[in-house]
Amino acid sequence: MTARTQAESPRGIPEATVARLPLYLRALTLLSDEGTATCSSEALAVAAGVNSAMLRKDLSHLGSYGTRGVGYDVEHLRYQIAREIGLTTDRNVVVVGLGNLGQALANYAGFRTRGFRVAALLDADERLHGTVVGGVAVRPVHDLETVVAELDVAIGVLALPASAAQEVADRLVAAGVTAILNFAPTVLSVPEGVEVRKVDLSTELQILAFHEQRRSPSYLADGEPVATGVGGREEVR
Amino acid sequence: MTARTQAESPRGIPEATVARLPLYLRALTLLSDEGTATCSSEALAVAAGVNSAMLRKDLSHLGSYGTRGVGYDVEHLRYQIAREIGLTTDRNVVVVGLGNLGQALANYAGFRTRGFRVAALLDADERLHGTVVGGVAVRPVHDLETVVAELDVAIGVLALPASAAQEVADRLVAAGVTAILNFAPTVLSVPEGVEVRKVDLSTELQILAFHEQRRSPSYLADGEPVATGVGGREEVR
DNA sequence: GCGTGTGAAGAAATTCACAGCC
DNA sequence: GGCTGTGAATTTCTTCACACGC
Repeated sequence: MTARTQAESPRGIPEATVARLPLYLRALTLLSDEGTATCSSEALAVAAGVNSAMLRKDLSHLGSYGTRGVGYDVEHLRYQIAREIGLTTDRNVVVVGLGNLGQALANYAGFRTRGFRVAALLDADERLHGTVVGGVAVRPVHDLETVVAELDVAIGVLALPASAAQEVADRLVAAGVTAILNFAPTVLSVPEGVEVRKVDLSTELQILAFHEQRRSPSYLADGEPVATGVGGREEVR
Repeated sequence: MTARTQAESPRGIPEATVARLPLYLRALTLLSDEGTATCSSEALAVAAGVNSAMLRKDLSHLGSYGTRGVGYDVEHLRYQIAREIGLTTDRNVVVVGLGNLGQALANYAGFRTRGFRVAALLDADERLHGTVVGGVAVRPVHDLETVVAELDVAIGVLALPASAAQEVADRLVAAGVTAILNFAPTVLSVPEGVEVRKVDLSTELQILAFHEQRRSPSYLADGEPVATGVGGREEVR
C-alpha cells in the first residue's frame, strides 16, 4: 500500500539517515555528559560534524522531538534515537575469527558501552580453543549453530580470511542471524532480508590514496595525462 | 572554467565512483589470479557485487578501456585503475596508537600487498617504546613530525582514544599529511584540502542493529508505537 | 551478434528558504 | 526574535535502454 522505495526502511527512514543516527547519538551523549540539557539543531550539527539542515531533516523522519524557538531536549532526543536504532535492549554479538583483528574486536570496550555484548568467540584453529580473549573463551567454529541458538545472537562479525567468509556467513544465516559485519575483503552473497555491512581497511586507505595523490606536488608535473589529446590512448610509462 | 561540483574530484570522477574503484581492483586481481584474460562488465560486476550498468558508468569516468563486443582486458584495466588510485608507487603509513586495534592494524598483511607500507608506529605510552609490532619499532608520539618528514608519510591512521585524536590530527596536518584514516569515535576538524575517512565500529553495529530490529518477530508486537496517536509523546517503558 | 559507452530518465540525498510555532 | 519542521529546488547517484563499434 504505502509506496516505498528500496533505500528506505519499513517505517520510511532513508538509509542515509539511518547511517547518521549513531553519529547523533554519540554527539548527544557527549552533550549530556557535559551537562547540556537543551541544544539547537545548529549546536548538535556541529557536534556531529554535519549540516544543521540535514540534521533537522533526518530527525524529522523520526518524529517531532524538538521545540520551535528552543531546540531539542538532549536526554529525550537521545532516548528517542536509541529506541529507533533498537538499543533499548542489549544485543549479543559473535565474533568469528580471532586473528589480530578479531582479538582487537573482542577486546574493544566501545561495544559494551554502546549496547553490544561480545557473547561468543569462534575460531577454526584448535590451538586457540579455550583461550580467553576479552573475558570470553574461544570455541570451535563447529559450535556456531549451538552458540547462535543458545545465546540468541543478533549480529555476526566476520574477522577471518576471505576464503572462509562465505561459508561462515552461510552458516550464520542458516542459524537465523540476519545482520553481519564483514571485515573479510570479499563480496558476500546472502539471501534477501539479511543485512551485510562491510568494513574494508585496504579500501579505505586506497580511497585516501586517490585523494592524496591529487594533492601531491608532483601530480601535474609527473606522468598524469591532463587534457592532452583527451580520449587518446596515452601510454604513461 | 570547467564547472565542477563539490562531490567530484579534480579530473571529474564522482566520489561514489572513487569509493568503488578499490572494489573493482580487488575483483580484477581475483580474476587475474584465476588466469582470466578478458571479462565482460557483467562478469566483473558480479565479482565486485555491483550492477553492471553502474560498473560501466564508473569505468567510463576513467576512460575507454574496454572493447565493444568483447569486454575488458583484465590486466590492462587493473593497471589503469591502480594508476588512477595512485597505487603505482607504494605509500608510507604511520599508525598512531597501539592499543588492540592499532596493533592489529600494524600486523595486518593486507596493507602491504595493496601498496601501503606501515612505516612507523607511534604511541604515547612509554612502556611500548622500542617494542616491535609487525616488524616495526614503536616510537614516542613526540617523534611524529620527524617521522612524517623523514619517511615521507602520506597517510596517518589514528587508532587512539577520542580525547587524543584531534591533537594528533592537528600535528599530522601541520606536518604535511593530507589524508587521515580515523578509528577514534570522534569528529575531527581539519582544514580544507585534508581528506578524513572515519571507520567507526560501534556505528556499524548500530546500523545493523537498526535493521535487525525491524526483522525481529517482536518488532510489531512489542513496544514500537505504530500509528497510534502519531506525534504523541509516547512513553515506552 | 555482442557488449561497451553514454545520453536520458529516475531515484535518492542534500541544501535552500521560509512558514509556523514557541 | 529564534529555531524547528518541511515543501521545493538542487545536486548527486543509479538505472535504463540503445546507438555505436568491434
